[in-house]
Amino acid sequence: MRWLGFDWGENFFHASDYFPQLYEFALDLIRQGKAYVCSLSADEMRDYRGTLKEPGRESPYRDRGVEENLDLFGRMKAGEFPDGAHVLRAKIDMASPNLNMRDPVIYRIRHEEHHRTGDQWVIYPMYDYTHCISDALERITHSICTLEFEDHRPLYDWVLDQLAVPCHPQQIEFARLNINYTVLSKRRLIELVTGGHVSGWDDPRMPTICGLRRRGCTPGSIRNFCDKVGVAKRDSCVDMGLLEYCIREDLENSAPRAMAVLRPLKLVIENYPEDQVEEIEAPCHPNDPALGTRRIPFCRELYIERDDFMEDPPKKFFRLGPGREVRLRYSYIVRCTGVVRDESGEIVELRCVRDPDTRGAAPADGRKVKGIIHWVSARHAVPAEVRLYDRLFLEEDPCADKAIDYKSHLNPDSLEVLTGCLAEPSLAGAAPESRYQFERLGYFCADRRDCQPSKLVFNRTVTLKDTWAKIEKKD
RNA sequence: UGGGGCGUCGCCAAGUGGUAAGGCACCGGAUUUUGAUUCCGGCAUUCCCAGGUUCGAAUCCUGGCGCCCCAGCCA
Repeated sequence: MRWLGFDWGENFFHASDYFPQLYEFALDLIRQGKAYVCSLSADEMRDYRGTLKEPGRESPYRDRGVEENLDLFGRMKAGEFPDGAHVLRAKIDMASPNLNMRDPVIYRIRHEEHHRTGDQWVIYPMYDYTHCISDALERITHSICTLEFEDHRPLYDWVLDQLAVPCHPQQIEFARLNINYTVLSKRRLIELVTGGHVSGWDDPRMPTICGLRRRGCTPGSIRNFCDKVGVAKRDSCVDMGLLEYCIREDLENSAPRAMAVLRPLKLVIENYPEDQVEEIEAPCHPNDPALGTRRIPFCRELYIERDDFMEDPPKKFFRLGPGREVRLRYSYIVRCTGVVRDESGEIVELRCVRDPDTRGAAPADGRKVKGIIHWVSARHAVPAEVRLYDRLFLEEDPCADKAIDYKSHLNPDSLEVLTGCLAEPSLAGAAPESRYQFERLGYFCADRRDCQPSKLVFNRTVTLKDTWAKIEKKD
């Protein structure tokens, strides 16, 4: 949460901070005759609770006297009873149409170690009882929660109305955030983790804060996303595209540019001297000089993206093809003069010639070269592993059909690991969590766990908007 | 009528009696050494439906319809 940009200062509290007061308030409820120890088993209690349409029945223990209740509750606290033997219940109304008001349990016995209070307690208060009192003790004015607690509000208010608390906060419920092509409930996320469907809570495909962080999202992009989504009371599902837009929006301005080739194809410039190397100074950002420049070595043998060459390109494709011209970003215009194939016929190398007068300049004869592609120097590039992430689920709403396990909609291709990638040498010392735009490809983040100087590992946070892919799909 | 909520563009979402904001997506077009960015322009005569009240209704009333939540000693 701090990483996200929030800080409570001295106001970071836990419900367990209030265990002593909560106990005292329970005693108070008992003395007022508004709480009693019930010794029904869980099954019996369910039976007594009634149904959605029929009222419940009162527990046979409902009329225990104050002294007996005090004694029993004290002994519950002292650890005299096993788990489940007794509970403390609020005495409200077993006929209430709101099931939460049918004498809800407020304390139960749990002989379990607590992560903050250790073995100090063997009875623990229930959420409905704890939350409202905690809010009041903290002088909360508005207690925001999700829609499923609307039915609990009468209980929230009831508890506070019975007790001498410093104030009565107002609970207001709002819809939870849903995003398509993923799941956000804790229960499902934990299932993905324990079931080994992802590598952990911070797997870059997880919609958790630590997952988004490792993926490369900035705190600002997440905050901006939340602002754009808004808060309302109706069940909704936000398009993942909006999150992606927010990430791009932030990174567009802040991420330095670099060139990296994910699927390398060798390109040899026949009319470029074997031993020559040019250091090209390139801006780290096209529109913001403040990000500075870096030097990129250029020589006779380069690698370009396999996708940037097509042997038989369609009319609208303006990258490289036999006889075609293309601009090497920040550098020369080259023309493809031939291809070299291996025994199986696969193209393993392109032969090109450069136009020597076009480095950083338009062709003197005024001809237009629309295609611009990225590249790295074969001699200077540094190897890298790049992890390509895609949506976690194939279905927009993986949980739509209750009869089908949402996990069966998991996208088998949500992670693609590319090991033979090549990056420009300025990336050699990339620090973990540093973010870049690999030009024409997308935004990438050095993995905070696995990226090391000796082994670069980048996560693709999000691709660039790809108009070409859209055109291609249409045709 | 068991109770509690919600229905405004493909997705979010303002609007709470004065004549439908905004964002994403989408579709044009301009600029561009990233098919990126940026920039201009388009995109709900209509607010779940049907009646009613009103000079005037997404907003008020009545009746429907649809969707979500609740029977943990979970949160």
